Amino acid sequence: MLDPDRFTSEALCASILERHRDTIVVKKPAFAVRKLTVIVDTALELSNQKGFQAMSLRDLSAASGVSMGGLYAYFDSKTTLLKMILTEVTEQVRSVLGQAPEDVRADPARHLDWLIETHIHLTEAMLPWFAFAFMEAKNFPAAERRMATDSEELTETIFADAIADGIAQDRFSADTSPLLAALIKPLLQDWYVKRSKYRRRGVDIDTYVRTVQDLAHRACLAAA
Amino acid sequence: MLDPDRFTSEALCASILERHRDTIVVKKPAFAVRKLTVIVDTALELSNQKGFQAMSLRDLSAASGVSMGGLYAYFDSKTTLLKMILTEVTEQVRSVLGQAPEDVRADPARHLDWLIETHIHLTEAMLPWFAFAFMEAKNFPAAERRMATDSEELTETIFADAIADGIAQDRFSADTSPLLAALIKPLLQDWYVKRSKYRRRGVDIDTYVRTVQDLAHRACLAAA
DNA sequence: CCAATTTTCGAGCGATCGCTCGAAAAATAG
DNA sequence: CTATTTTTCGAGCGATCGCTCGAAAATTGG
Repeated sequence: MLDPDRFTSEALCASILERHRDTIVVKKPAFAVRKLTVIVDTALELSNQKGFQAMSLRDLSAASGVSMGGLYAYFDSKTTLLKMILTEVTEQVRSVLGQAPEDVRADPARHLDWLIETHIHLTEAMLPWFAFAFMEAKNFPAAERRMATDSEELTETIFADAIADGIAQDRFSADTSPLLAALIKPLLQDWYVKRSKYRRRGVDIDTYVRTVQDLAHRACLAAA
Repeated sequence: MLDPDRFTSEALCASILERHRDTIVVKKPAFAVRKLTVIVDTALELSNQKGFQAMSLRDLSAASGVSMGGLYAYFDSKTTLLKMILTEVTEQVRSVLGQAPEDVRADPARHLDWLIETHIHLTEAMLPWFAFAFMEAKNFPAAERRMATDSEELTETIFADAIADGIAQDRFSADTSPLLAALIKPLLQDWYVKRSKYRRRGVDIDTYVRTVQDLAHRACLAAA
């Protein structure tokens, strides 16, 4: 379904390193990727425990084994670290959800199913990243917050287009609620926001995917 | 539908005052309610702008017109202020959602509709409170955090019971997804979490209520 | 092997945080 | 009006925050 190697911490941090090559002062990629991975992994772990603001850089330094000065070889401010992680998440969403195969895209019902399944599996593969982005998006400075809401609207637009396509092809009911695309979003988010609840109840990912797909399909049927 | 007078800041703060009478040092209720209302209203406004942690007590003091020392006549720590607001929200949810009229409760479909409609209207009446609770629940101390998750599970249980009742009465399909109650929750939350988005798009509350009700009903139908 | 470069380090700086407390101001009682 | 209680005040305390910077350690090139 999704290539696991593409979503390891190392792979994602390599992408971050490339994007922020100008602000990261460590020259050698071998050093940089390894250490950045430790920093980001630790930052995600601590932030998901008690929040990004409550995580001091001394906490991060102690837990990651990287000195205070060492941290600042990879970002010039705590906000930049926040931006690095958020940008990586939004870029992965944009990249992955836009890659629907041609034959899937041709069938609106399959396309909708594919979007739901892919989105949930993506958030599963990058669980700490998405949990972080969701929890901390509200506390972003204005500039970063706009980036986050734009990303959310893009995702919703992808779903809305697929639904509109189905209506145009007479595969979905013409009076399908225009709110449907907006309402699918929180259903997808619940999988990673309340991950521990679903784990505790023994709900597996395939069951969750099929349930959301079923809900979406029923919403596209003609009114009873 | 819901009595507006019951959810004014004054009424809610009077409830808070009663619950925390032992930690609030101001004796006269007339003084206390008026000033507590100013403090809480301001705290909600500032917190919903930039987060509870980012709101310093000096910010709160300046914006509310209450001095630093004056604030501590109403709470003994910043965490207590957090707890006051969150407790009030969860208590209102518990109180309101349990008050379904007998005739409504007798009909599973009507009961489900009533729960959805009432929950959304409650969050609308207490919008800043719910937005705050949603954003800041993660900052709960461990003991009160359990109370918050218990409250969430109680809400879900109320929905699950109504659905189970409908299945038992053969009004809902026997193979209705057991995840339905869990999935209705994020749909209700989206109304106040993304309130500005729906306001911008001109989605009114009645349309939103009917859309969620329709989604829920379709999910309870027999499989296609 | 040494010299040059790169990476790592952590004590210390100024700012701001939650919070306190003795005094001033206001309200109340006699 | 005076005496007493109640409420309000804000400068100041210790702690902790994000962040810096000169030196030590590690790596690399010749």
